[in-house]
This record gives sequence, structure tokens and C-alpha cells, in this order.
Amino acid sequence: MAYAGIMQRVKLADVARAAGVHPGTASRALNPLTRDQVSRETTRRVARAADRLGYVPNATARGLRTARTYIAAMIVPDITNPLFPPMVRAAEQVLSRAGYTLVLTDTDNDAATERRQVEQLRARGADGFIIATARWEDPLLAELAVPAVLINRNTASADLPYVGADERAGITLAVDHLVALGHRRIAYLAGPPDTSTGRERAAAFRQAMRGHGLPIARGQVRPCTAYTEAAGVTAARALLAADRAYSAVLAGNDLIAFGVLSELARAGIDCPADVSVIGFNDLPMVDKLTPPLTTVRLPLADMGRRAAQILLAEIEGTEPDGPVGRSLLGVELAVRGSTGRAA
Amino acid sequence: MAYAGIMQRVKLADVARAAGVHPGTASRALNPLTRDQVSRETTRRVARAADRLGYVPNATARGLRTARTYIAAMIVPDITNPLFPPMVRAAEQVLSRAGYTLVLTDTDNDAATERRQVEQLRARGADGFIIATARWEDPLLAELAVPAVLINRNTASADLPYVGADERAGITLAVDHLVALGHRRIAYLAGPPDTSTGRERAAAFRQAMRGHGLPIARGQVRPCTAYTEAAGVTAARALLAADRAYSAVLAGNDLIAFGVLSELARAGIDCPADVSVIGFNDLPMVDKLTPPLTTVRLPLADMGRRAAQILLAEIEGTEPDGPVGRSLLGVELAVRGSTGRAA
DNA sequence: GTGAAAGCGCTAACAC
DNA sequence: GTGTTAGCGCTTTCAC
Repeated sequence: MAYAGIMQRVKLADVARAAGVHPGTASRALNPLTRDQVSRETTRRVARAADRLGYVPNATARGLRTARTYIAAMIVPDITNPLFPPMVRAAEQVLSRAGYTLVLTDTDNDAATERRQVEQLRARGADGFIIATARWEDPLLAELAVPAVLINRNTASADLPYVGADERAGITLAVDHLVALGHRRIAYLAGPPDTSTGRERAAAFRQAMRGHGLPIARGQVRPCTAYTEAAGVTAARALLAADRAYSAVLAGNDLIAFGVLSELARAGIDCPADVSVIGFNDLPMVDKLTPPLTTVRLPLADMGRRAAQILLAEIEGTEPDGPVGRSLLGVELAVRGSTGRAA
Repeated sequence: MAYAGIMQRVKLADVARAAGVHPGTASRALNPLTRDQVSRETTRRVARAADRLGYVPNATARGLRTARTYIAAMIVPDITNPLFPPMVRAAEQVLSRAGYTLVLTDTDNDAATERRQVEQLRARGADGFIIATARWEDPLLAELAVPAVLINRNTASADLPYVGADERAGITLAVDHLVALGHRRIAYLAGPPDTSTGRERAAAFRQAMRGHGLPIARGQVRPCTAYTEAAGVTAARALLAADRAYSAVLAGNDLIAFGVLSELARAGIDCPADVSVIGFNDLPMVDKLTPPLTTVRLPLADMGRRAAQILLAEIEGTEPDGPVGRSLLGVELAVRGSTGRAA
């Protein structure tokens, strides 16, 4: 096989020869940061030659020389989870515009796989990481010695920049909405406590209830073992089996809410007539369900963009505009048919 | 910021010194393909030294020397389309196990963006491409001079290996199902004709109808301008405005089917009592709709795996097991509530 | 403002 | 079987 296009590529030396200058000069002329060391006229000649010959710099050679790869890696637990694609997409846009290439790696929700991936990518020389897999206790993050930004999930194990949604605000909106509809007995099915989202949202729920002067009974806040429909079913079943009756259920995320909805249906309890349900994340299609799910919408693309910007700033050692340590982006409540006035 | 871990990495020369051999020898000892040129004893010493020092080869330097990057790129039109994540995930697994790193790039459905991305990735030295964005007439594919595999969509512009689902079989299953339920007036809303899937599925529909001895009237097969719900709405409206009444609608994909369902609802036509609807792709959640959508399920992960295997074989110049030119993977019909007996 | 020369870390062609 | 040497394409001192 002859892949001519890739093999006989035009290199800097060719451009320099065509422009009648030394390769070093051509390099300076082409690099925006060193362009001012070169005369206007030379710059023009080099640029024209490069353009005419279709010169594309060899990233590998540059990387070897500069010890920079212009590769950024993004680590997600499972790209088939619709939460992540919008983040990935937005991050890639920012990164690629800045000359970086995004490497995506899917850990399949497995810590060992994740560690392998990270090591492979470090060997590759990835300039930085955007990490969407953080656990609350996460030894890997503590060891990490490269620029990195956490997205969606935060950690207690390291002091890394974090970009997330304003989860407290989201939960507050949801509780406020239910209270405004007359609900007072509101159960919360939390996400797993080894994630920051599981912890943060649960804490926010307690605080919001307290803000409305509503007491929280035992069993009213239940942790789910995972952010899955199955875990939601289990938790909902436990809720239904308990003494206390709730007029509304706030779920740690949409998948848990699905579990609640299906368990309510199984038990012959109507939503929203008998019980209102609210989810979190606003996954695609949840507005097409019957009833359509009221849920908290996260600015996923904004999060991806922001994380990429912060990472770029970290890598290049510049200041990003805006705060770095902890960026909380605004959320909104998508009010739909799964919530109604308290029975 | 001191990122010690990455900066002062141990290099081949260090290993060679520690093992008391020349770097060239160390290189040979470490490379499986050249290991047999080195004595057992030396190999052992080098391996031990490398292990002890935690040597990780510098992929950039190797790439510069060997003109190989061990980077494979995957190009998708829109990663937020749930069709693609399973493919990406499966491809990444195969690739990463083979020592390759997957670069994902999202073209935002834009040919110009796509061209830019491909050029950037060529400059990066990507060893090969998995392309999910092929159009039926696609000049970019004709120019491509690197190993590449098409996935999901085929093209007329180049003779590249193609991995897809058996679309004809899928359409046939759908038509057979409807005919078995007593339907004879079945409309087809095709995808755009600049995609192989748009063309292939439409051709398959005509053939399947012919196989049942069912005539196809003018306006019974309508192309949509895009694979979107909006395009589905438009096409469905045109269908309803026509003289002929249909008892079933087969949609070019699930999004088009959504458009049909919403337009039927708007017109007060019940699905499935009055009209049956079938989609294509089996997107997540379509089983949770009311009514749940009958649709053709594609083996997305298998497609991703297969495409990656073929690409690896292309890159390494070896034979993959199985055919290369055109792999059609089996589909199945997920029968759900949106189809019923003809009225 | 430009040229010369060295070198990033690795591998492959050539000696011995 | 191992050492030597050269060089992948680029950037970046150092001269002038």
C-alpha cells in the first residue's frame, strides 16, 4: 500500500527553501509567538510559501522538541451515558480550536481500567486531563502529576480545579417547586455516597427542607447503590414498604426517577395524581415519557467548554478568565407533567 | 507548577546505562520484534533495569523515528446522537488493547469542519481513520490517503472497507411484520438520499413490498431532508395531506418516527389503533414511550469492534479474520406497542 | 533580523 | 550479538 499523501509530506525545510530563508527563520515566521523576531517581508514570503506548498507542521517532531504533545485526554466512565457526550463535544471544540487533539477514553466504570488508561496516556505524553470519573475517595487523583480538571464529579482526595453544575441550586429549585405545589412529605432517593453528586445533592435536599421548616423523618432520605434504574426500583420499593406515605419523590438523577416511576406504576399509584416525581439531569427524551419528567437541567455543554478552558490555562500556565478553583454553572428546573398539586 | 512525574522521565539511555549496554541494544531487547537479535542474558538484564527504573517508552520520539503514532482517529457527525457512543466505546476497547490511542472528533455534521479535523489529524500522523460521517458523494473520502474504514454509512466516492448493519434485512423484517399484521398500505419515510442508509433502506423497502406483491403508489415513499424529528413532522404532514390513507408508516430512523408519532397525535390519529409506526435504530428509551416504538435494532457495539479490527489489520498490513470489503452485521426487529393489526 | 548548529529520544542500517 | 552512527522534523539557543 502506498499512502503517498502521508509519506512525502512537505516539511519545514521545503518551505524555507522555497522562501529562500533558513529553516530556523521559517520556523520563527510561522510561529505566532516568535513572529515579531522576523521582518514583515520575510514573514510574508514564508507564509506564502507555506500556503502554496500546503505545509502542515509535523506535530510529532514539534512534540519531541518541545516536550509537549498538544494532546488532551478526557476520561469518562461510560460514553453511552447521555450525560457525557455534550460535555465531550463542547470540550473538543474548545481544545481543537486551540490546536489540541482530544483523546477520549471510556473506563467502563472500572477503577483498574481507568488506572491503565491514565498510565497509557501519560506515556503518550498527554498534556492534561479532563476527568469525569472522580470518586469521593480516589487515590488515583491524589497521585496525578499532570494538569487536570475535574468535571461533573468532585473529589475529597485532591485539590484539583472542578467544573460542575450548581447542584444545590438545582435541588433547591426542585424542593421549592414541590413545596409551592403543596407537598410537605417529600422523599429523596440519593445517589451513591462515593460520588460528590450523591453527597452534595443529599446535603442540599436536607438544607432546602430545613429552609421550608419541613422535618425529615428516618427513611425519608435513602441512598441508592448506583445511579441506575434498577437501584431506583429497589429504593422506591423500600419507600413504599415504609410506614410513612410521601406525596412526592425527588430522585438523585433521572435513571433513579425511572425506577421510581416504574415501581409506582407497578403498585398502581398514579403519577402525578397520587405522587409527584422529579429527576435530575434532564436526559434526552425524558420529555417524551408519559408523564413527561420534571427534572433539573444541567448546562452540560457549558461545563465541557469551561473545563477545557481551565485545562488550557493550566497547561499553558496562563490565567483563564473567570475563577479556577471551583466553577459552578447555573441550572434550571424543567417543569413537566410528572409533578402536580399535592393530593 | 512542578509536574515532576512527567518531566524527569527515565529514558532509554538511562536503562541502557543501568544494564551496562548500548542504547541500541537496549532498544532491541525491549522491542518484541527485535528481541531475538539479542542474547537471552542481555535481554533479561535490560528488562530488569527497565522494570526497576519504571521505564516508559516515549511515544513521541518513537513516532518521529518510525513514522507511526499508534493513534487512530474516529470521526463522528455528532457524538450526542446516541447511535454513536456504543460504536465509539467498542472501537476504543479493541484499539486500546492493541496499544492504540483513540482520538475522537465530532464534525458537528459539517463538511468543512470535517475536512479541517481530518487535516489536523493527518498532521498529527494518525495511523488510520474510522469514519462515521460518509456521504454518498464525498470528495474528502476520495482524497484520503491513509488506512480508513467506513462505519454505518457507506459511500460511492471511494472503495473503502465498510462495516454496517444489514439494512436490507432490517427493512424486510419491518415490512414482513406489518404485512403479517394485515397491513397493505404502508408508507415509507426515507432518510436523505446523500447517505447510503437513506438510499439503501428505501431500495430495500421497495424490494420488500414487491416481494409481497404490494404495489407502491406515487407519494408512498417520501424522502426526508434529514434524519430529524422536524423532518419527520414535515414528511408526515405531507403524507396526511395526500389522497391515499395508509395503515402503517415505516420511518427511515427513530427520529423521523418521533416526528410521525407527534404529527399523528396532533391530527387525533391513534397509534397503533389507526396507524402503526415502525422506526429504525432502537435508540435508548424508545421502549419507554407511549406507545413504545417498534423498531429495528442495530448491533452498534459489534460494528465498532469490527471496524476497529479491520482498521488494525489495514494499518499493520495483516489479514483480519473475516471479510474486509463489506461487513454486514445482523439486525433484529424489536416488536413493541406502536404496531398492531391493520384497522 | 537571520543563519548556524545542536539536540529532543528513539530506532534502523551498518560495522565488527 | 552488540556497538556505532545517523537522522526522523522541528525549535531554540547562540552568534553575527
